[in-house]
Amino acid sequence: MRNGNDENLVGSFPFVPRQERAVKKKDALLQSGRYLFITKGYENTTAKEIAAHAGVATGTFYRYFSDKRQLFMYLVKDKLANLLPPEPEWEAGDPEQLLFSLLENYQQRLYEVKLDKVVVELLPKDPDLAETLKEAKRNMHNRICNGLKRAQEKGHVWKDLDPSAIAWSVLVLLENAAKDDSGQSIDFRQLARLIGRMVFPPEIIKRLQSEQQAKSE
Amino acid sequence: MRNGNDENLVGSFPFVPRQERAVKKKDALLQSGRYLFITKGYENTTAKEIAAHAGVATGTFYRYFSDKRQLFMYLVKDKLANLLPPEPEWEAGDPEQLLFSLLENYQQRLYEVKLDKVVVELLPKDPDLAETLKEAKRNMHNRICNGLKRAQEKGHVWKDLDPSAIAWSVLVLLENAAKDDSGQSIDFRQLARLIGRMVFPPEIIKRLQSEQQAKSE
Amino acid sequence: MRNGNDENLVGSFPFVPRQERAVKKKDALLQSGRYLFITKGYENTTAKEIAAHAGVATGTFYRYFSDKRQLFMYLVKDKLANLLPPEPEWEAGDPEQLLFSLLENYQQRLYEVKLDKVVVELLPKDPDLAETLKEAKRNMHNRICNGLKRAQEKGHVWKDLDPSAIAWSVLVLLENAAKDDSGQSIDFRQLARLIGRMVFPPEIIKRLQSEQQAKSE
Amino acid sequence: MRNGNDENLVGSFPFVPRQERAVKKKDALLQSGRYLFITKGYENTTAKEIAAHAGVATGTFYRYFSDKRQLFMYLVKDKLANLLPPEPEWEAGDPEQLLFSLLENYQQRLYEVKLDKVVVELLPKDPDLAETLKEAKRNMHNRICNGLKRAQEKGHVWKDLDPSAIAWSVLVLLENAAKDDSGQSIDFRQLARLIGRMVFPPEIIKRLQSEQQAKSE
DNA sequence: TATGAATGAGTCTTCATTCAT
DNA sequence: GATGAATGAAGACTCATTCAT
Repeated sequence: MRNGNDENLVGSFPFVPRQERAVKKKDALLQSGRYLFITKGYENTTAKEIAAHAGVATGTFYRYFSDKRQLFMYLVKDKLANLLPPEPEWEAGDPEQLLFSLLENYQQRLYEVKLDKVVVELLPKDPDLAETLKEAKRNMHNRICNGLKRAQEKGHVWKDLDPSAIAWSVLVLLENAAKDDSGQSIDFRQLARLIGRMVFPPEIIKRLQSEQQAKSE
Repeated sequence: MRNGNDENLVGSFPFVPRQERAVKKKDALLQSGRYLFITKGYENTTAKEIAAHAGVATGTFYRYFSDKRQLFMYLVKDKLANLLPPEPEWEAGDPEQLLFSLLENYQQRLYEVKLDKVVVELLPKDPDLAETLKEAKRNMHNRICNGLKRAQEKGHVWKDLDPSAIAWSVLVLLENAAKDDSGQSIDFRQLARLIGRMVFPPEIIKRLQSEQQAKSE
Repeated sequence: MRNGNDENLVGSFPFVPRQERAVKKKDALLQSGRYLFITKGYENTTAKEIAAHAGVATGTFYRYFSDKRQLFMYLVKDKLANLLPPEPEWEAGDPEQLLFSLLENYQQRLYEVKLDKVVVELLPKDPDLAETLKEAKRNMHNRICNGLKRAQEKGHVWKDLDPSAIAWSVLVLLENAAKDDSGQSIDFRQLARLIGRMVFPPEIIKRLQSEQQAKSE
Repeated sequence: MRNGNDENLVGSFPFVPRQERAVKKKDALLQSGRYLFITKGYENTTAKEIAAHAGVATGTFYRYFSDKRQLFMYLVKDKLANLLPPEPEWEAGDPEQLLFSLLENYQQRLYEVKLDKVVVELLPKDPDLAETLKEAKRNMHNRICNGLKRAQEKGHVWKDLDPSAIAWSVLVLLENAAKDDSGQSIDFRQLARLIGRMVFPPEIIKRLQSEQQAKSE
């Protein structure tokens, strides 16, 4: 639509449509906010700084965002998928192998987001953010849980363990593994194996591994 | 003079040192700080508020603490032992039973502390606190790790799992279980069983359980 | 746009830059600071007061000055030349006449500055300011000293007096004369004569005076 | 009196009479105040510090002095005589010699007092102190002035100089010489000679000097 | 008298937000 | 829409002075 109208203008200014510039500014602000939040923490970053870093005036910040918090929410919601651990596919092959690549993959995604620490800074103060995240985690949990239930029905998962409890544990381990906050970095290969023991009885693991072997040959 | 009088008093209270009132005030401030930090978050609580809540003047706050952070550090260091998950005893009986009571116990302790959220709020901004906690976690990790190594040498723990990785996982699960931030509360009995699978091969669990049975008969 | 309009205006004011208002505000703050420092003393004047007196908000003060001290330094450095006594020209005519007009002139300058008392209040606490002033006085002393040396070489100044000591005395007298802190105002004409005796032997004074007389006829 | 009574007391406590202890405390406070004012400046010294340095409680400070200012006033009034330059005796011998020893003597006294800088810090803020000092200086000025008048009547002082102006100059030079704030220390011998030229015609100086010579032989 | 803990008014400073241009 | 100067509420912290013991 916009384009349609614009094309009719002869001799119009070198064209950068208004909205487009606006989008660019908003983006610049988001990027700057993200960078500064990650670098200096949420509270230590002022709206003025974000504006300056984005190359716009302080007042412009408030044209695009009602306040600092809103900008941050944009960031979080944008990256929410990346902040959450993905759902493992349990029976598509060697579970240890699958979990390992999933862990690596997730760490990479978290590395790209880097907002997790900032999120944690805000969580206790921002019930809204807390709710958003809780909701997302609930979804994630349900998906993992359902996958586990299906596997359990086929007798592939420990019979006496509650899929919900397993799902919770898997989520927690994935999250924390990727955050790597302890200093001593976690061996993902080991962790994958460990999660395997938690989910599958030994004989199932062996079977899935040999099936995988067969497939790949 | 005072001593002279006091000596005449039979059954008088143990001499109330001048400091006692001071200690009470310091305690009141700590309690108020704790309450407000938990209720409103760290940043949202001012020194003035803490003082008011403790029923003293602003200046009094600064007689006892150099600033808000110091008060908080007092709280944390005081409760540090309670903030950290305890070391499980792996082979003193049925591991599922042991882990279960450990989890319950730990949750109780965390419940009494309640500072975990506030700690998390400060962690990204306070390298000092971060270091203190990291240190404490390292200790905890080592202790668990050593226990696991001993058990592994006796062939009681999965041979192909790294004790360090197991210890890390156990710590993470304990921590998160007690925090119960997901909304859907975790079934500790299930979690205990789950950790058991992570640590011991099935036959060991059975053996430990039957030994326990024998003992208790 | 603005430029376009402005170009059409004949005899319009030189372009009023955005900064101009800012400069005015800074000036207003400086003036208010000056007034309040002089009136109430440095320590008794708060940044808030200065801002209020200048008709701006407290925060505005801190936009222009990092703190009270910086504002004061601006004032001092601005007026430093006026705070210091000028160099007398010894032999351009009747020395008593020359010194007299120099004294009057200097008093006028000090009267315009009025910061001397405030400077004195800060001197013991501000090594920086002390150094700045000492430096300036050293320069002044050297200049007077050199003038005296030249005159001494021509035999116009007491042979047995050290030019440095004379210069120091002259400086001290000039400074204090202008400050007029004693209540009983100093007769500049007398003081000029007095300094003359300090510098020149009687016969030189007479000679310079008669030369001056000759010139002016 | 006090002693008389006390001697009658048999078995009295090792005697330190109340008032005497009080006097000691007051003295200790004065000494500490003096030390701290000189060391750290007036504003930078708190009542609490003075009390602590004197080894008494904060409250005790306020028993003896209504506030910091009063303590300072005690100090100043106590040392006022030392703070002011003494009156020169003009005709008791070689004036240059007399002035020289007077200068040395005065510097020694100022050195013992050391309060001059602190006085200056307070002067602009304390009209009372300012008045006290002005008064003292007026007295001093008058005494010097009278001495000069007598000498002038005998024809020993420049006829065309106002004794008041001379007295003022002498005072100023004496004061500033002793303060020695310039860094380059003043040669007192030179200064004495210089003041001599200011007061006496050359032939009088010669005469006074030769009389002195005669006397001392 | 002596104590020193307690007070709270007052200062400095920051920063989210508004608004005239 | 864009600017960035201006605002002023609010927080951290100090210290002269009081007062219960």
